[in-house]
Amino acid sequence: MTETVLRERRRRQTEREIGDAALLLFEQQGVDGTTVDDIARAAGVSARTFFRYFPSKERAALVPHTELDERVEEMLDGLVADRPLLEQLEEVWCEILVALDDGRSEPGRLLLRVRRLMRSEPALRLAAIGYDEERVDALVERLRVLLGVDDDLGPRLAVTTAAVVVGVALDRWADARDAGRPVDLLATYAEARRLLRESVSP
Amino acid sequence: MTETVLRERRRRQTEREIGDAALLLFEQQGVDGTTVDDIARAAGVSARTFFRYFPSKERAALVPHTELDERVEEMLDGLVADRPLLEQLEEVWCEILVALDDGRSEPGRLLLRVRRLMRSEPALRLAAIGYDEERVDALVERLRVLLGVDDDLGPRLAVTTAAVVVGVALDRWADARDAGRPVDLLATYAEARRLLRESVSP
DNA sequence: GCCATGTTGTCATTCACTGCCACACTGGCA
DNA sequence: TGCCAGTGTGGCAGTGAATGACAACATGGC
Repeated sequence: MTETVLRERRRRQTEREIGDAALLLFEQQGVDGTTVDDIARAAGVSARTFFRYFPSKERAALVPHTELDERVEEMLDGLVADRPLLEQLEEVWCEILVALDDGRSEPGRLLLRVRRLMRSEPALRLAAIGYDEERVDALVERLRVLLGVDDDLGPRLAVTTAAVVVGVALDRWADARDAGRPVDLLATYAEARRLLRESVSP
Repeated sequence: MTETVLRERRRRQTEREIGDAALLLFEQQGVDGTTVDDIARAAGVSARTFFRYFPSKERAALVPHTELDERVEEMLDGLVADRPLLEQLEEVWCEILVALDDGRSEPGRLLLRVRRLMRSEPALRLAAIGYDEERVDALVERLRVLLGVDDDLGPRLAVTTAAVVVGVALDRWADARDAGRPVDLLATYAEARRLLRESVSP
């Protein structure tokens, strides 16, 4: 039993090493210019092992991205049925974004590198969207049960809308950094939420 | 000059034939169970030619989907700066959805088949999202210019939000059909818009 | 008939991804 | 101590997506 914990830790370690190697190589040579063999070699594993950790080379660089989603899922237990869903989801995201400390914390730095890369690498962006897409259904289902409704249209709209707003804010955050006029992540997210309200009920 | 028109027509014809073949084969054998060679053979062209028409096998089945986006882009000229963007985009989409006639018109039937397939084929869904993603930037830029603003945060939120709401409605439409209790597409879209308003300003 | 242009097929190549098998490690148990 | 599961890893072969290069072909204009 302590054994499985040890195994898990080892696995996480290897995952991190492969992920780091992938991110670095993508930054240096681009996604298309990097083969799975390159990544595997840099991480000290075989290509075969690489695919035991990640289903595609793009996914390897998305570890910082997937960790955000995992944190969202953990925090979902705190949600209640008698308050607007979107509002609560936004609070969850706020809390997560705060932990990034505008790119100064380690997770923040890593996420910034990934989002920056996503700007110029459509394959990476698509892989990220694909990952999110996979999670949405499970998320929506949980919220549907929480609300005790048959129809998941409401939860689905809340989840996807929340995701869109966060995504837009993160994009702008990375964009502004690259353009040399950095903006604050939380302020950008607040601005995006304000604009959403304004768009929907002008 | 009449020549280029002829060529264009021929090209469209081939595109349609490949697209039809792809859609049919995907329905019959699944996306993973269908190779590019299968599609090309069914359409009477070589695999090399296939890739001169579509960048991936998934894209071939998305012709009905891409035609919607093209129609959106055509109708963008009608937009004005002094009315809420999201509202105008929703009107554009309404007009397009009307033309589908709840799946009774030819484009409607085709789109229904694609959306149905997208439910069970993640690769297809991802390809569709990827296509949309490619168009968003150009769309956002046009709207930014139209509004005469520097910042594209507003237009981007409007475009992506509008897309999310349409996407959710189309999903539910195809879902309900498959489940044997069909719903009206326009009514579903209206319901989705209502729920968005409710979510955002409860 | 001839040329310019665009279209197509064939071939070769790279590379992502998967299944299969053998080998190594580790921790329990006689 | 030696056997024996369970698990992780690498090597290997195979499939199939995607691309570049080149030659053959069709077609409309001269």
